[in-house]
Amino acid sequence: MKRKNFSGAECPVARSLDVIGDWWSLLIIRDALDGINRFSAFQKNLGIARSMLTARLQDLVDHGVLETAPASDGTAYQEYVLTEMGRGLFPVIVALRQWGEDNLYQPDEQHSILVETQTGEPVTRLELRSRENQVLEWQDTKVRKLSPDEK
Amino acid sequence: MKRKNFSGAECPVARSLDVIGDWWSLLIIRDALDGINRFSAFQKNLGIARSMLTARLQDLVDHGVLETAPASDGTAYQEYVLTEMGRGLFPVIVALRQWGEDNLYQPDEQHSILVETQTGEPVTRLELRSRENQVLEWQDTKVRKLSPDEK
DNA sequence: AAAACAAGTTTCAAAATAAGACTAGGTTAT
DNA sequence: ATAACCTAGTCTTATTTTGAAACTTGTTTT
Repeated sequence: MKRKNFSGAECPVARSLDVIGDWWSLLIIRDALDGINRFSAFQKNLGIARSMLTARLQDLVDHGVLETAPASDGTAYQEYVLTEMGRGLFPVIVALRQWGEDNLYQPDEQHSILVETQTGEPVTRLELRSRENQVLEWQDTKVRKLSPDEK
Repeated sequence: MKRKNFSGAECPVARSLDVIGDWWSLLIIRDALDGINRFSAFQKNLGIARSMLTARLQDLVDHGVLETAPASDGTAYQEYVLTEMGRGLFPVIVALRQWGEDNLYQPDEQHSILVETQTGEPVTRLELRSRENQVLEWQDTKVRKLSPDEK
């Protein structure tokens, strides 16, 4: 009765969740995008149990989302840094952030915001656009299953 | 030793994950966006244990992502349909899908694709753009913590 | 040299998950 | 009308995952 895994799924959403769909992975990745890269920094910032963090970091390294590197401060320790693949999760984090901002705060409640480094301005909304540059909602799209030849 | 919860977090990503961050929620939402809305349809499509599905659907209803409605086919059963808030997760699902497509398939491997309903064309890439309409990468943004007045 | 820190591992208890049997209404076929 | 089947669950049990805290080993700081 191991937890189900979706690593062989036909649906890319399922495969993604197989890699980063558990309770802590996306928060680790969020922190990594914020520049956190040491074991103890993740642990302190997240309040995660050390044993959990060890397991999650190892999973992410195994899946190619993070990689280890010698510490940049010259000490003998190591760092966990995002790979190209890991940095590709930036839109996922932004989408989660914007949904949370929109739906999970009281009108008067404060939260951190994402800003453009250059200008300090809050970032714009992440949107899917059609080839004609219109914003696409979910009704405007559909999933096409495997191409005709394969079932 | 309850699982940690992030419902009071300052970070919107954490709050979002508190609602949809467990193992099945985003797959249920993916299916709901595909038009699935009956208990047994979710169960069959996902291969999830019935007891799990019961719990997850209830959580999502409690959080306002789904709501129940009388079955649209005239039977006495009910349906689970996305609320406005739930439909707002569309970009999250698209972002996960595109990341999976980019990183989790062999070059020759097949998978479902998301297309524009109107044209049948695959959708374009979901991108965060600056106010000058340039694509923003993670290096181009930063998180600004709570505004100056509150710690 | 001693104290403190970093990055874990180990142990144990509690919670989450999976699988399948069981159930009570609702629907369909005969 | 009733038997058979479907829908949407609940219940039970076994296993896995998670969380908390103590313990460890090597590294760095004082």
